[in-house]
Amino acid sequence: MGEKDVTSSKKAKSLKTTDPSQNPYLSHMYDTDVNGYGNAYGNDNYCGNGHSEENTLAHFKRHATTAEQAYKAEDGPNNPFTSQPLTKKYFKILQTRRDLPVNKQRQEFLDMFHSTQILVFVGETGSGKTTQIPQFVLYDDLPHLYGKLVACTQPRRVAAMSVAQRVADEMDVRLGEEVGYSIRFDDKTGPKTILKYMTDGMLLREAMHDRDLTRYSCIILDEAHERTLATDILMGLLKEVALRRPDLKIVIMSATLDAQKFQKYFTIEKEIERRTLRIEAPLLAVPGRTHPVEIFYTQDPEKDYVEAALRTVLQIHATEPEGDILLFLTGEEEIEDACRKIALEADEMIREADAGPLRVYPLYGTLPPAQQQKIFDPAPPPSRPGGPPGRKVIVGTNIAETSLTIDGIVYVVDPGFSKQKVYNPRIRVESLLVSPISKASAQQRAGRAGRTRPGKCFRLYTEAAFKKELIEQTYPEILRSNLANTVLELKKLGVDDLVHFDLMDPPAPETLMRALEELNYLACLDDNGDLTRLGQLASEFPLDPALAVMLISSPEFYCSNEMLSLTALLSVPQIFVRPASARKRADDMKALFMHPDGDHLTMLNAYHAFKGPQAQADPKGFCHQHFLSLRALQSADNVRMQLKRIMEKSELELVSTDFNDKEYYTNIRRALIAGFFMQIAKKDGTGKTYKTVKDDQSVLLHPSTGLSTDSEWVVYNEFVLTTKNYVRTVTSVKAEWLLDIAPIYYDLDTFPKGDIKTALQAAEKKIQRRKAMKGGR
DNA sequence: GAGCACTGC
Repeated sequence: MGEKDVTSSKKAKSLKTTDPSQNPYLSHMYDTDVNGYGNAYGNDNYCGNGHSEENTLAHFKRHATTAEQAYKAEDGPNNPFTSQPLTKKYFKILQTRRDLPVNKQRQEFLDMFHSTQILVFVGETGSGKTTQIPQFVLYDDLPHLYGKLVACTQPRRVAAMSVAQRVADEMDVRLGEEVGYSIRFDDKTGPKTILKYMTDGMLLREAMHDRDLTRYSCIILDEAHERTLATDILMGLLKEVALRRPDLKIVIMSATLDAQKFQKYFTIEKEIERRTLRIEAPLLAVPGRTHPVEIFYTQDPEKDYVEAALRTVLQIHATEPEGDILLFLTGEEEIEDACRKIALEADEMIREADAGPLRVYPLYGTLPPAQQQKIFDPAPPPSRPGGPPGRKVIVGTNIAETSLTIDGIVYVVDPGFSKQKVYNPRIRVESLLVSPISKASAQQRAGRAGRTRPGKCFRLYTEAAFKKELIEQTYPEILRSNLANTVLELKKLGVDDLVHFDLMDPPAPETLMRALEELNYLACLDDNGDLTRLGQLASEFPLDPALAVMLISSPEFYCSNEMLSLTALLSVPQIFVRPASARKRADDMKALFMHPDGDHLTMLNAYHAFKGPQAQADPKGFCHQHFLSLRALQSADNVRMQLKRIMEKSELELVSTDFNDKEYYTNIRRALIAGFFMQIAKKDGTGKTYKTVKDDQSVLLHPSTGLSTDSEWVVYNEFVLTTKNYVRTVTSVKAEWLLDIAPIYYDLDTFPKGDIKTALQAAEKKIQRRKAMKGGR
């Protein structure tokens, strides 16, 4: 097969640059001298019989192999999965792999894997579990001989990509062939793929179309302790699939001491045909490889944690030996502020106390990638030979706790707080709240100090507070979210009886009731709680139910093309940027796109300008000039493409009203109501305040709005709870439209008495009068 | 006249 065949693949995708070796955040994971592999993704003439008799795995007995056999096969000379001669690079990596802590327990792992269907595996940081366990499984499960795959899930995309690349290197294959990955917008797998790293959300999507996950012979859920929504649902699902598919092997990998909880959860006992079926889930633990971290507590509680944090950082700089510092704070503003203060104080220390140079870097999710990358710059050297050490301080959010790993951190300062999502089912609002972290989180933070050598962690709370006040684990996401989307997914997965669906931590009944109610109003579920045709369609879209319903209904309003754009814009980060240093100029630029009837329309105008020929000639320049986020707009483009494909597949019409038609914007405003009729607020009469229709909450229009405050009724995209109650991204609508488009929700016979009902009744009369006039003509 | 912790489809 010629080189040309390999590179001229039809499947090569160009949506995004996804070569993980190009990812600056992962550069520390790659040996610079081992870059001999391109990422050309090949779809060659493989016909399913490439693994022939001479294959060293030929005599392996499935689910009865030994570690010794696997070692032999791994030792070459040929690659047991491709029959190709193994390269030098492979053997070099093999040496380091054999040194990993998991490797010592390979036989033990296999024994356990053979003896059971579900296995709980606990491996601490540095044990090598994410890269090695899936390979241990491959050599025993031999999925290529059965036309199956092994899947390994990750909570984050970058992890799925980078680990897949690493394992492809370890196995001496091209990424996308035997080893691949699958994440939203990027599928690097092919017909030869036997090991697939993927995001947990991606596997959940697949399950919606293949409830028994028949493509897989083994599913490995990695980082299960993070308890993402997708992981929790998958675990519940896998418990059921395990009973339907005795041939499916399941490995749950976790990093915490909470392993017994997983073990207990996966011990299944079920009566089938008067026989008791019992699946035990044995537990295997492997030590990690990290350096010790000494923990320090404060003597007394700190009143002002930011002030205490700054003091601690400066004290470390003044008194501790060489090594970088990581400080955890809660959000952008707090971090930027702290960075300024640290830099100022450090300058003074350098001038007056002969301290070493100190460089300060902020780190949070919304920071542009180029600036995020700076945290990997080396610390400054001492200002004179033999002088006090220079160092860097990184002031970051929780992103530094799991998502990004920075080597060289020796000192961690942990004030013990983070912003967490909380959901209040009573007022049906999700909000962000600064809250104390959990013990597990505190341990994870401390661990960041011991990656390269022994370190120190300064906790800005007392030891007693740590022991008594911090909860063990952060509450899993499923207990902190609006579950409308989750319930829709579960229904699509065939879970009819939600109350008895076995989740590891069942949410409050009220949260479930709220979700069912919301889906019922959206006509996604009927009165029996069964999925409707609309619900079926909505579940196909990777969107919140209200957005999905809005999009599906949009052809009826002759504006599905526009709603496609708007839906995409509403599911990416804010497209308007407003740097603190140029607020006025940013506002002036936004004014160019402003539509007086609403922020949704303003967003759409900006998007259309971005898609225009002038902007497309130089998107970067256009965005910079107009204070728009190129990243957000490009991401909206990606989302739009994906949604458009689903629209086409579902045979939903793509239509527009002529731009010069006077109904162009009216149609869009009406279409908003089809999904967001539960998010309407009415002016309170007295002045600036509005009242929500849903639960009579007093709210203000968010100051970022371009809408004049004289609109009687508005539809809002979100409710933000900060110093005040705000509704954000608002567009003016009419009461008549509400009655017309959402007659069940706005049924005047059952609508609760009050100002809103009176106003709706007036609108109803107006409609009747108009009808009568038309009828009389 | 305010503020987006972090993921994911």
